[in-house]
Amino acid sequence: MRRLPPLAAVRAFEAAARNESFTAAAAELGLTQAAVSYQVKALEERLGAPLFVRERGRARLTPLGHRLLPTLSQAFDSIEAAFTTQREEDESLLTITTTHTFANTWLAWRLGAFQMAHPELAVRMSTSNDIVDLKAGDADIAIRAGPGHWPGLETHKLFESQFTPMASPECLAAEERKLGRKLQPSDMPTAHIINPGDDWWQQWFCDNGVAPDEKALRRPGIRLDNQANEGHAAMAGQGFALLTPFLWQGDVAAGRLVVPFPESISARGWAYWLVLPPERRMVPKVKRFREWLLAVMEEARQPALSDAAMEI
Amino acid sequence: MRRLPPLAAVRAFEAAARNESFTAAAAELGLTQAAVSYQVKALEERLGAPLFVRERGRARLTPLGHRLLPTLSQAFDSIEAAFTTQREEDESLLTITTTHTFANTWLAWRLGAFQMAHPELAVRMSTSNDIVDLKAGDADIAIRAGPGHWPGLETHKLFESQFTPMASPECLAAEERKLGRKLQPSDMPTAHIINPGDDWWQQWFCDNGVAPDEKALRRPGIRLDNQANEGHAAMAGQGFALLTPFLWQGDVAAGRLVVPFPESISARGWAYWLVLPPERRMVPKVKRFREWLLAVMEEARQPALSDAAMEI
DNA sequence: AAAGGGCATAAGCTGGGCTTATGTAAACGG
DNA sequence: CCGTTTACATAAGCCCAGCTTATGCCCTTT
Repeated sequence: MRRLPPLAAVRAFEAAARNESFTAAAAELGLTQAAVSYQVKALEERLGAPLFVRERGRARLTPLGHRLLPTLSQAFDSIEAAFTTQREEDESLLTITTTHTFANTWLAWRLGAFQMAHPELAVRMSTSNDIVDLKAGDADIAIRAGPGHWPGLETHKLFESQFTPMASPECLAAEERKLGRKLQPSDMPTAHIINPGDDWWQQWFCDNGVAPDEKALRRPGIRLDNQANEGHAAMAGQGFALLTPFLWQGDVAAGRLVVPFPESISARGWAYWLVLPPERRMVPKVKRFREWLLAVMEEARQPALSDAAMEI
Repeated sequence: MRRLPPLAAVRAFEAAARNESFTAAAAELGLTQAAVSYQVKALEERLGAPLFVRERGRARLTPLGHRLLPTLSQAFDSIEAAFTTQREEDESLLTITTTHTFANTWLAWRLGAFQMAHPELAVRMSTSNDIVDLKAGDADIAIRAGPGHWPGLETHKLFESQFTPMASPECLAAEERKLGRKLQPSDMPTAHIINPGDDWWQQWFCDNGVAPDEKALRRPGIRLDNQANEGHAAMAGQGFALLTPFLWQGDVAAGRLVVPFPESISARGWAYWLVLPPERRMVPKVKRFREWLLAVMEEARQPALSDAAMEI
């Protein structure tokens, strides 16, 4: 339980003592000379002892005032330093939390460009799936997949979370060689699927009028925890994975992945979102990243999601 | 030029953070929970970053809040410590500034009794003649001789600054042996006076209808700077000195000094005064000393200044 | 003398910081 | 499962601490 004098008075005294002038202190504090005089007097009355000797039109410290000054100055210095440090750190470090998938397949590849455009900003990206850390101040900005409503948070839709089977060209070729013809959606239940237990396969079958092979769906397969890993497995020829076209357009363009059914893209109703605390939306670093990401998205979305692009 | 957040908000935050509870902080600060909530929110808005995560009916610190807390706590601790130290020192140390004379002849002999009565108080007596040090807080109380008006200071008259010739019994006897009769005031101009240059001798001569011997007054003699020294010189048999009866009553009673003309006491219009800054009059240590001194004075004055006492 | 700079003081205003009252959500206890 | 308790948020409104403005006085400077 603390017993402190009114801090406004202490502050006025400290400034006055440091400047050895009420007028100068007032200027420093953005007050009038009368205000400083008032506060100093109040503090002296509270202490029951004089802090200044008023003489010859100047105010000089009493021994008591002299003893108090250094401690108080230091205290205010450290308070100031604490907040300054915080502000500087906060201004110069942008922390983004995103899903493993988005980080791997998309953001990591372009964050460099943002960093180039804003060399004064240190950018830290961390991957996790907890949105609470935004409210807790662990990150400035989050990118998350979901239905899109987080209470008390501002969201911007980045792209629909669509999905369609993909595989490496070799894998597709092998499958078609086995069939002796071009692969059809209806062949998928018996094709080599990396993670057949994934619920989304069921939805994709349903969306595309394919009767799922119950037995096939209960095959063991591999759970890879996230789409990024499944995508990489697919590129490595491990089989088919349900992937989001937007995230893999680079790999598709480079021929590392193929999309056998560009017409058969399911949407899970989810999307990827940029999520941020609304009260921080105008903080410079947040504003810059938000604007940059939405611009890049806008630019990327047009060609990428068109059928033309998918059919490369 | 400092840039600090409002200190009331910082204080509220610090208390809330330390207690990990707004309600407890409010109790500590003597405010309502709403006030703390308001201030913390204001600080968070100012910083543009959350300091607490509100969850499950509790408030937990964010990492940022956690980083700020120790610095701020320390700062407030040291502010508190500065004022506490000052208060404790101030409460336990009574500083009295007095004249050399009064210190020597009177106060030093009785300060022990005051100290006995107030063992918790350390008493420091310093002798100097500057009254300014009271305003500068160098001393709590002053005892001074003078006409009695110090602007802005409270004064209590202790005793009139009367004076009359005194000498050692031997000295008086020698003088009377030389004369062959009892000493008369009119004999003084040619008697052995320690400091004949002292203006007060002139006044005493005048008050007692004695024609001063111009030549005698221009005798060299010894300037001893203060009455204490003159009194001691007189006791040592160096000659006659003009002394204040009140201050030497002990020595008169003990036979170390004699007062040849108890009826011929001059008053210089001055007095000895207890002087103190009115704003500190009720500070315990000041009040105690003031009351003690005035009581002792009252007690001492009655018998001491009566003619009976003087004629011992 | 006159001008200027510094602090004190009085009077009066104003909005920051408080209180009171109420809402909400979670934890608790029976 | 429901009433009770506890904790924080929020709204509305009040009040006085802390400010400003205006003035005076004193000392120094020119």
